[in-house]
Amino acid sequence: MPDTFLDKEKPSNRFARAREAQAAVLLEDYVEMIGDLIEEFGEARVADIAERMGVSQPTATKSIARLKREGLATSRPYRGVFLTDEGAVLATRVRARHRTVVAFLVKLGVPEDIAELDAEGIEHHVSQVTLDVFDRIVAEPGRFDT
Amino acid sequence: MPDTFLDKEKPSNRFARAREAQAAVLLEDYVEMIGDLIEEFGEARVADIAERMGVSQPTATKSIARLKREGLATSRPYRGVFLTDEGAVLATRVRARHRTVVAFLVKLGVPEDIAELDAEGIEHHVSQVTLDVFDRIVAEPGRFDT
DNA sequence: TATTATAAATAGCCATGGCTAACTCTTTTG
DNA sequence: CAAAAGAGTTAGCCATGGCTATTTATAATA
Repeated sequence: MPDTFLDKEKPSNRFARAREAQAAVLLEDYVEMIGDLIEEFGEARVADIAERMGVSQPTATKSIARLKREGLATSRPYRGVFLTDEGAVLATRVRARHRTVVAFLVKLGVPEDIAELDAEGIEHHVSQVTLDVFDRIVAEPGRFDT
Repeated sequence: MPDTFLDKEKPSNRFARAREAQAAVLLEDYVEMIGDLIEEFGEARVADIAERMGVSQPTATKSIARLKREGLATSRPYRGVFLTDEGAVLATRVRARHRTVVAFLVKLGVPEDIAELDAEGIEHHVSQVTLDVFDRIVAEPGRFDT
C-alpha cells in the first residue's frame, strides 16, 4: 500500500525535510476535518469547514481547490465537499493517528485538553515507527504517572 | 520569566493556534542552529547557516534579517551572526527541548536516527506540561520496551 | 598593492496561505 | 413568484519563505 502523495523524494537535511513535510499538514487537516463533518452531519459545507478551521470562506474555498487538484476531494457548489476514495483513505489514517497521539499523551498523564492541542501539532510529524510505539504503549495495561 | 515573543494572544481554534505556532518554528530552528555553530566553531557565518539549514544563502540572509527584527540576533557583514541575550536564552531552551524529545523517543524504543528526524517536527509543538512529562519519563529508571 | 577569490547583500521572481470586498448564484420566504 | 437572505466564488491584495542572477564589499594572495 503506497503512502500516497505524501512521500516524494525526501531531502537528507533534517530541516529541509521538516519544511517539506509542512506542505502536507494543511491537506491532512482539511481532509481530517471534512471526514469529521461528513460523519457528524452527513455533509461538509464550505462555511462549516471555514469555521472549524478558523479561516475565512474564501481561504477555505482556495484550500478545497487545492484538495481537488491533489485528487483528494470533489465538490459541487451549494451541495458540499466530498472526499475521493484516496481522500477517504487519508482521512481515516489521519484521524486514527490523531486519536493515537491523544490517547498516548493522556496515558502519560497529560490533561486531555492539553493533549488535544499538542496532538494537533505533533501528529503530522510522527513517523510510522514512532506511531507504532505509541500504539503499543496505549494498548498496554498499566499506568505511566509513576 | 516571560515566554518571550512566542506567546501573543492565542486563538481558541486548535487549527488556527497550530498555524500561528508555525511562525515561530523557523525562528526557533535558526536560533538553535546558530547556537550550535557558535559553540562548535566560535562563530556562525551566513554560508554555514545556509548550508546547515539546507537553504540558499540569500534565503538565510533574509531569515537572519527577521531574527534581527525580532531582537534575537545581530550581525556584522563578514564577521558572522551573533545571538542577543534573548536569542541565547531561546537557543538554550530550544536545544534542551530538542534533547529531551529525542531522549524520550529513544527511551520508548524508537531508533536514534528516526527519533532525531521525528523530534525535529515534534519539538516545536510540545507544551511545557507535556515536556515536563517527557522529562520525568526520561529521568525515570526502567525501560518501556515492554 | 593590485588582482582574484570569496562572502554577503540586493534585486526580482514564484507559490502558498492568509485576508476583505465585491459579485453571482441558490434557496428561502413573504 | 419576487425579493431578501445566505452560500460560494472571484478578484485582488499582503507577508512569508523559497529561489537564481547580479552586484558589492571584504579578504587573500601573486
